[in-house]
Amino acid sequence: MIHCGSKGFLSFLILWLVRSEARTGAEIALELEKRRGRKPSPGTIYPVLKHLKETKILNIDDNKRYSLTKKGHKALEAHLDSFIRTFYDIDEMKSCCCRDNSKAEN
Amino acid sequence: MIHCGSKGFLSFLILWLVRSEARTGAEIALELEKRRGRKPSPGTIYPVLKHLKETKILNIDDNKRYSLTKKGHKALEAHLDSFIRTFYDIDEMKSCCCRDNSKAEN
DNA sequence: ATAAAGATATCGGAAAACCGATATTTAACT
DNA sequence: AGTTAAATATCGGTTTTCCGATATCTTTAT
Repeated sequence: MIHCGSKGFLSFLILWLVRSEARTGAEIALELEKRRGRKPSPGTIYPVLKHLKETKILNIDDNKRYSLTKKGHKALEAHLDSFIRTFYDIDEMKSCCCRDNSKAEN
Repeated sequence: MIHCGSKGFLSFLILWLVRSEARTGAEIALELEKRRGRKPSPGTIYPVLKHLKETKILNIDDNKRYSLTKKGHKALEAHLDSFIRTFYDIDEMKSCCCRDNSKAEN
């Protein structure tokens, strides 16, 4: 019943999305739909936003646009660090993507 | 109690890791530790491997080394596709990583 | 001011991910 | 062969993630 820690990929993506410009929940949901193919349900995204707000990682302004706090910047950085380290060979992933249907056993 | 669909990032990473060369569970766990900072517990990794084996995504040979089946190749490709689409601006992430401690509100 | 529509928020619950502890199997060494 | 150590596997249970349904708040238009 407790929704979303600060570790998940959804939180990470949200942090990344509001980094450059403040966005509303609806705008974030829309951008997520673009990237992942389908829009997260309200029951998914708003609890996450709430949690990030309560933990002072996100700021919400008068227009209900979320942006990073100072703590949020640090959190994003930490996430980026570990993300990049985990997927350090993502370039190889990219080039391998959309290719390769030749050899296969089994 | 049912462990790990084929959607999670752990499965995805495993598929990626055994793509180029067959690996044992221990080898996979070790590589995951390198990337993510800490080693997944046996109770985490083996059920995933089991599931991937049962669903014919992974092959296990006589030396207990896992490798991709034909179906596994397809699954990996699908994952790569959606992963790359979701993180299409990862280059920006990389360059932004490890920087920026100047301006911050709140 | 009221109605309709859209955005935001909350709730309960279901499914997934993960772990620690505990077997069991396998390998290595004497 | 017997002993130890490591790898593999299984089990139960906790936490996290996510969703659908519902409610509230805003905005816009009439």
